[in-house]
Amino acid sequence: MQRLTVQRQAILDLINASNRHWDADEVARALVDAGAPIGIATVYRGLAALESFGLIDSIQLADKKRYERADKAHHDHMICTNCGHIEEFSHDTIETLQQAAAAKKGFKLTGHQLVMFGFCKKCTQGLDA
Amino acid sequence: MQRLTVQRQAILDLINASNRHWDADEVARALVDAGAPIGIATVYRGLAALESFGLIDSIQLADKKRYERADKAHHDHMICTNCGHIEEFSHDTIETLQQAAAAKKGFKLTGHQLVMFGFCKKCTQGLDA
DNA sequence: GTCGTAATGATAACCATTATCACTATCATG
DNA sequence: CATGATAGTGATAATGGTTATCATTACGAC
Ligand SMILES: [Mn+2]
Ligand SMILES: [Mn+2]
Ligand SMILES: [Zn+2]
Ligand SMILES: [Zn+2]
Repeated sequence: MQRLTVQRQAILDLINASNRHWDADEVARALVDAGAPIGIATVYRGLAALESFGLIDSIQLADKKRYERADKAHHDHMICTNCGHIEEFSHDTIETLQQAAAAKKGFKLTGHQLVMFGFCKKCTQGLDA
Repeated sequence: MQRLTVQRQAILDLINASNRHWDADEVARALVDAGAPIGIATVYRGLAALESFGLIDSIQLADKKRYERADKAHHDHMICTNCGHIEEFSHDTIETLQQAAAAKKGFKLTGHQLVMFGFCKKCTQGLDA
């Protein structure tokens, strides 16, 4: 990425201004709504470029990739399979034990992704009622 | 799944006879090679049906879903980003801590997927050489 | 055997993502 | 300025894994 164009700046600002996990289409629609229309291909390229520079983070879900602010500490995600809510969490010991597990297999870790599925607090209450 | 048809039995036998993590296309090709041609749509449906009955397991990777035998204890995966090798591991403490992390957020866990990325033993040696 | 229905398989459709390509914006240099 | 050189844009085609459609076939119950 040689140029942080207005389009890419708009993507970055949008993501930095929220705690959401955005997919490409949501980003495009939000920018259109904000009066800054942008081509969907540009969104995809912009997201990839911004991520490669560490300006945003992403999680690869089953169907699509979602992007979020990079100025948060590393964390993993719990996803409610009922309402789609994404809860963040971090657990230092889990991280450490992952390193240990990798070392045991002679694996040189470069990254990981832990996704937990289930029912969020709100949906669990709904099911009980 | 009301019927364990010959096609589905063939898929199940194929997967149970190996330790590989198969994608749909690999299954179809293997069965064709084994003299038991099968439609690709039937493979997809068969895999989904077998999984829903707990006869096989799956992991959802970024690009595609891969299936494996279900008669192994629960485990997670390390994937070599250089050669594609998939290493399996399990860590009881990590599992326990995941439960704890979920409980802390009021989340009722139904499943999880931990994928670690990096370089396998073999590829790490190759890089050093 | 007949009927109801699950499963098959060829193929179309779907959908997120990537590639293509003509065009535009930006920057360095003469 | 003018001129390139080239990174980026955006409309759109293409890709690839997966799912839907639908006519046909295989099973099982009666
Ligand atoms: Mn997050
Ligand atoms: Mn496995
Ligand atoms: Zn929920
Ligand atoms: Zn490797």
